[in-house]
Amino acid sequence: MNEALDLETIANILKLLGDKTRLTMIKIMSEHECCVCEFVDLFDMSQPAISQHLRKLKDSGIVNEVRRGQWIFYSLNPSSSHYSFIQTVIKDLPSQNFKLEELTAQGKRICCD
Amino acid sequence: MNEALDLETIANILKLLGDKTRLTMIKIMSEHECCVCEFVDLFDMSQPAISQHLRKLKDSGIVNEVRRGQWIFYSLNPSSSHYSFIQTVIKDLPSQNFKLEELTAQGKRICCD
DNA sequence: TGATTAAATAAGAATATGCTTATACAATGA
DNA sequence: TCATTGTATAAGCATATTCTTATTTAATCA
Repeated sequence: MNEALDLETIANILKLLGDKTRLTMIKIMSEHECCVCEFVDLFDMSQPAISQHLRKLKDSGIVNEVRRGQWIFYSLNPSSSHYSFIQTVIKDLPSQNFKLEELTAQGKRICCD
Repeated sequence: MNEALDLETIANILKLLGDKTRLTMIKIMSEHECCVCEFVDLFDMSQPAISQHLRKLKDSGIVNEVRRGQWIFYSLNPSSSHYSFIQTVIKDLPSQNFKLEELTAQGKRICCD
């Protein structure tokens, strides 16, 4: 019983992953949750552009958003019916942890503890 | 050493797979080689449209073409550096064998034996 | 409250994508 | 050789995609 693997549905998920910015975002989110302003710092792109990519991912159900104060944090949605498929696809992509470490080094990491 | 997994390169492969027609073609080719006129029979689409999808796949190196007489047969390229990645992605997609069986039943299957 | 910061939305422009029809090229077979 | 069949290429069009800038909405804090 694997209705999640309908060809058209999977093609649409792959189309979402088939963009360098979104694929990188997804790899990052698979390692840490991340807020919009962090993504803005990480990509050479305007805040609305980042926001629009995140909305596509959210509309498909593959990411979650959580507000904490001013910030909205995005993360991979483990309850998505495509969660394990996505994990399989991105499993061997190079870790993007170094990017968040760079942010931390620059004092740009957002932390709500 | 997995240079095949460069993020941008993988994003481009995923973009190629992120189209219902091409994803179906790839699943079919993972099960059988297939010639252009068979694809034309299988999809509700013109012969040039099919040809253009196949060219994209060929340009990326993920499929091979072999001419046999009038016909040109396409198949997944096992020597592609992305072969195993693609196998992983399409592994659990529903088999498309039934489509070629339908062609056979209609006497439309091409066979060069 | 009003100023500031974070994020979303709106509108528009440039480019990419995926089809179509028309045509060219390649192989076959009478 | 010429007609037929299979495939590729060319050109053009409609739509989708991905940005941009401008604006709005939401939360914080003095």
